[in-house]
Amino acid sequence: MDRQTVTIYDVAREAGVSMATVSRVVNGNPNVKPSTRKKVEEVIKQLNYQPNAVARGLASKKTTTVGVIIPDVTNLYYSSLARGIDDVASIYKYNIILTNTDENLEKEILVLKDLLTKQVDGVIYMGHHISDELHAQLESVPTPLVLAGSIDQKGILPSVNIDYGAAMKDSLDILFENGNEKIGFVYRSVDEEIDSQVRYGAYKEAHQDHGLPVDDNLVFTSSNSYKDGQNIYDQLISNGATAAIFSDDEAAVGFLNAAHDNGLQVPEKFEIIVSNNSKLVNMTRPQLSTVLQPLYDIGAVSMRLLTKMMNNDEVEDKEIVLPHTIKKWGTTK
Amino acid sequence: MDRQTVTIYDVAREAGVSMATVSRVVNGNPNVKPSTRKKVEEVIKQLNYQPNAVARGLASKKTTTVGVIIPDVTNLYYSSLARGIDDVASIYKYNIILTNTDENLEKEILVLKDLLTKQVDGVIYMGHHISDELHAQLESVPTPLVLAGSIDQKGILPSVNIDYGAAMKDSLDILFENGNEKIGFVYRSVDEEIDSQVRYGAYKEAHQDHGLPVDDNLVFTSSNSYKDGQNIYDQLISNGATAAIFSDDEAAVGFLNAAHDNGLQVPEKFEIIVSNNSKLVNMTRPQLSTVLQPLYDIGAVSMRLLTKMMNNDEVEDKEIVLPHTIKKWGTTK
DNA sequence: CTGAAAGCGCTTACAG
DNA sequence: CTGAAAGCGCTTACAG
Repeated sequence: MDRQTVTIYDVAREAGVSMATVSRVVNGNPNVKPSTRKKVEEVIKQLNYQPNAVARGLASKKTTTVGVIIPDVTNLYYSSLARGIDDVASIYKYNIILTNTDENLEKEILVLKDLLTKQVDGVIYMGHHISDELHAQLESVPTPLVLAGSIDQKGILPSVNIDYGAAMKDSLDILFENGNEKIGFVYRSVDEEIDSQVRYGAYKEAHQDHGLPVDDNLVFTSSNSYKDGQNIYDQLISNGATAAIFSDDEAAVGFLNAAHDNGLQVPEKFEIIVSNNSKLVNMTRPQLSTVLQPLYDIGAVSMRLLTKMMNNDEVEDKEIVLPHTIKKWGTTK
Repeated sequence: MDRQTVTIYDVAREAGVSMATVSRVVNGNPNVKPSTRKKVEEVIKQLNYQPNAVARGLASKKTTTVGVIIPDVTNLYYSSLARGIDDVASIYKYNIILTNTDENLEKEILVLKDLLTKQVDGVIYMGHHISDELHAQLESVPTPLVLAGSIDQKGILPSVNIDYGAAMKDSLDILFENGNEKIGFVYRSVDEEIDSQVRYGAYKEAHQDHGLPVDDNLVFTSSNSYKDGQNIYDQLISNGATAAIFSDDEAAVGFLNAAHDNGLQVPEKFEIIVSNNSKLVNMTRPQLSTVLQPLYDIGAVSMRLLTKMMNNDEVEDKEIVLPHTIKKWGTTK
């Protein structure tokens, strides 16, 4: 049960040098005579010495660990980001402490405190509702912090996203071009700024630009599950929609299946574009036309940004916008 | 940038007690006079003192952090386990360091070493191929370790699973009862012991029990993606199968959609049962009949087991088998 | 290029 | 119930 049998002290003694010297070779400090470096390295190998990261953390004030706050790992959108984050973290020798919050404010605040207590070198936050209280907490974090796939309406916190508004307009352009005039917009929650502010804002603007009225009977504000997608089917259809944009893939799948059950042909009689390309979009029949969000990259770039900040490197732009495209699969004409 | 302004020393001075006493109240040690406890607590609040977990870790040799090795967070099966793990960890005040390995042996070994270096109090391993080399590494881990949703053929390592063999037999029983005699078995990889040993073994046994021959033309050994599921469609059908059991949900969805594209009616002409109930099973039309695996619970129970082991509690059974059922959705008669 | 010493912020016997 | 002191295993100036 002795977790840490051999310490730096053992290596020093065995190699006939001081702990400082051992520390230097372990940390790749160049100021070590090649022959003594060699000797120390041999002893390290021989004793199978593994530096204790906790002791290093205490002494150096760097833990090479970053905290990652995620609503739910089980959500494909977020787990795709998380994968990008972990892969880049791994490249830069960081580990990730991942914690699920379900976007519950109390939990988020608790987790944040907890992570700081553990002396993480940085934190990545994911979540689509940043209340003023949460924003204040996020701002007061003493370590570098970046938002991944999450926007800061106040434009203060570093973040990595796509241009959700532009993506909305691109999607609408396709649907308008195909002759649709009554286009639904089905989003997750009024609490999610990306939906209720950015996308909905772009939705309205695009309608104005095309000289079309905005019909709020076609806008659904709390559909974030398969079941919700099924449930809104009747209303969307009876209100005359001939197309719809979904923020949530699962809701879109629910709607699509409801359409199938009701014998409504997609895309012939109804077109659909979803906003988050998760794996799901390719698993339906027809496959869902989608905004191609570089989810993995958003996570990866977020972590890369964070490493720069942790390293005190100059960072020109702290509000990174990655490119998107629209992929017309089978639910658009 | 001062991450740790106020220390236990500041609190001690301010409260007019020793560091030891502050430590006692922070750790809930009962041997503190109520009045001095109160005083210390006031100062803690006033100074907003947050104990440094790294220093605690070094001094106490407990980091309240566990390592979680996962093939891919993006995989619904594993992320469901991970969610259960994190929730229970959170209850017991542990954090989770999550690392993706893609089941790559080198990465797994590296990660394991890395986690131990960080002095995790325990580790949870997920992965479906435990080679002898990996097994040796896993066994030599000095902290408690449990396998979640992963089996140890050698029966040495603590683990939490369902009885995959029994689930296979239950699934086959349904298909046999419905009159099928040529039933395919589509699994992920020969490297995955759950598939190639346990499920395939049960598959053969069940056939023998029913006096039916095993036709290896109906067994596919490397289908773990949507595309794979589509690709095997022709062979499975031309070899006369009238039903199939899939280990991988995505592959099953691929097959199902291929069937749809080819006008083959499911379940009328072809029945399907999948082995892992991820969210996906409810998102297809028809919905996939499935073995109901308590994925969240497997993760949760694994973490609970681990807490007991880390706490040196008596653990009666270290090979936990959780119950499963079969849910007949729409792909069985 | 190398070592002695202090210090990181706690916990843990030990003594009283 | 409380404190003094040692120690956890490193890193970091500092001095040479």
